[in-house]
Amino acid sequence: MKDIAEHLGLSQTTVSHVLTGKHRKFRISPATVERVWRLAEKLGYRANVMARAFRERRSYAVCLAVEDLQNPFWAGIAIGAEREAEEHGYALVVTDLGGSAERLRRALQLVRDQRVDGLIVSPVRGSDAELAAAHRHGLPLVQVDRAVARLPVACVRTDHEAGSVLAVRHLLTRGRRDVVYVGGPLDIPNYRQRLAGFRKELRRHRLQPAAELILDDPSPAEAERAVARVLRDVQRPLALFAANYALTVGTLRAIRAASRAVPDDVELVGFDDIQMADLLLYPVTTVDQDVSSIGREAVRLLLDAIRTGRRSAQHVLLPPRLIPR
Amino acid sequence: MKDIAEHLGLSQTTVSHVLTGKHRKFRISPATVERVWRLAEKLGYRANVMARAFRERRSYAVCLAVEDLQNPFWAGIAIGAEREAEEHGYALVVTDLGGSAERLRRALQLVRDQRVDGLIVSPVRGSDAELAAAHRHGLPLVQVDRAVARLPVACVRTDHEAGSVLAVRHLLTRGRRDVVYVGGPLDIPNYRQRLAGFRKELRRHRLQPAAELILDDPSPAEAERAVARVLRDVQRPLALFAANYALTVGTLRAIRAASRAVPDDVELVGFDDIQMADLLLYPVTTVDQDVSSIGREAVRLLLDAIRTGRRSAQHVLLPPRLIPR
DNA sequence: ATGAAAGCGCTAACAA
DNA sequence: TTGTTAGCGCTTTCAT
Repeated sequence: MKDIAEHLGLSQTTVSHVLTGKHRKFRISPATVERVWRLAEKLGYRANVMARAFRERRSYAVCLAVEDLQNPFWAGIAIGAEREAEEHGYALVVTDLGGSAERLRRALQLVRDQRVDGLIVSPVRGSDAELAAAHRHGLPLVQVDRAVARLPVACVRTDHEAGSVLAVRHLLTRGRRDVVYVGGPLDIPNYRQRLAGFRKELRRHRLQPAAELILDDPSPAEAERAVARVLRDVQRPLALFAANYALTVGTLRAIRAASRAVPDDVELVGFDDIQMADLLLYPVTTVDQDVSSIGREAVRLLLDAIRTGRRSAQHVLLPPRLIPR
Repeated sequence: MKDIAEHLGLSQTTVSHVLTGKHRKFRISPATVERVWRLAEKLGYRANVMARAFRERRSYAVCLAVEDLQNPFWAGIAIGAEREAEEHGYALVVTDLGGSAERLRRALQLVRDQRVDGLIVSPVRGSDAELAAAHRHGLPLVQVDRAVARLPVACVRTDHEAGSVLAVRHLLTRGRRDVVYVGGPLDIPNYRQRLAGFRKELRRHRLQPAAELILDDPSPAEAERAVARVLRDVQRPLALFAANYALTVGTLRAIRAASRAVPDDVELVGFDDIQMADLLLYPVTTVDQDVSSIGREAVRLLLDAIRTGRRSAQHVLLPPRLIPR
């Protein structure tokens, strides 16, 4: 900027005004604007991001803290978020929480250190208080996939309830009447909503669930044990609805261990899509989430919050999609 | 720092010396050091990362540019890299290249804009010249998984050749004698090395390959077509070795389409591990890479290059591991 | 419509 | 062993 100013016999201030697009506000003459632009172009001027960040106290970076990057669901969100951030000139710092509140604390540290201007996060267990505190301190925050209860912070996620409805409707269409729900603990809103959709759609058809497996620990191992028990006790044909990826895996293992025939004897729908599903032992219909859009929309909301200073508590629900198999 | 200095009747410089750990170098008295530390602690002093970055012309962030974040291989590398970076006080900016040289150019822009101090990258096709140029300009660079030929830049990857040897040896142990190689184009060193290991181990046993499928486009679809042809032409029992994840998927599809019996009739080993492999239609033995270590080691090398200014061209080869199934 | 000047928080060359 | 001073590149307030 100094160079350009000297070459043009202008002040650095004026150059700054032009180069940051504030020439309207400062009523810089079109001729000057043009001259500055030309020379900047010719000299290959690039703003020093660090200097600007330092001065403005903004880093032009945001952080995405996901639960588990190895899960294609989260990886997809990261990809969408990165694309969107890049298009707005923001860098995306990705953090893998691995379910640990301690690692979330570190992510919040990033913000306090001004390394990032805002945070997109999927609340892990035991992080509610911290997130609430961060929000009170004015940190621009957007939640994805999950939302902390009674926290007025924006959230972008799939319409879980609608997903369950899709799943159940699919099973009913195939003539199933005995449907089992396999889900996680109800203190997690996600699972509450998925269960609600499940119940709602069954009730609409005046049916009772064959069973509702509410697992404290929504891991493949737990799902396998619980489903195995049901398959042992109930010998008539069954339909199963597993409320997420891990539970679907466990359910599949239980089905295999019980040597039940799919889809004639038991049939399965799982939340979250599965890569190479066609190569699986059994056909699994899935409720696919639009992961990329979740990421993009979260970034959009966050940047909006950063720029306007407004703290929207809007919840954006994206529709799921059934992939029958 | 100013506050601390005033409270203690010291100069800001001295405080800086202490707080940045340079008190030995400047022979600050232990008493002073102690006083500064105490007060900093009490005041909850945290260095302004932006100010430091601005002044030192370093961002204390590095960028990891991966081929495809949805692939568990790359996601695993990202996780390892992030952990290691964090432990050194560095932030990790993750970029998904999606195989596009254009997006790599953007990543290089990040460096030129000083938003990151260095780059870990898996070279995509058509990016060789750009990476070479970046390296000439002195950009701290580390390659992962792949290396640009004749570019004196460090690289961290699995010992592909050793992986192939493991795979072939496994198949031979199972009594197979007719082994087919399914791999990608030989202008990519990865595939050259995997093929080399394959040939080497066969030769050691004085065997000829049953076939070598060298695909220009290493996609599942191409692999499926090529393998289908072989399965049609060769009716005797076969062993297949697929040189990466995508090729393994295609090969599996071909096997299914041909209705060959696994493992009695045909048997498969694939490079790169597969999640939920136990739930696949067929058992697939895999050559697993230590992805997390690749990420960690890459960051270590990069930070070393950044700190020392040395540009090592060291290639770190990590041993693969066979997961028999 | 343009410019002067101050200052963001920190580091480092140099002085004492 | 500690302090003085300058300056990194930019934005912004206030003059003109």
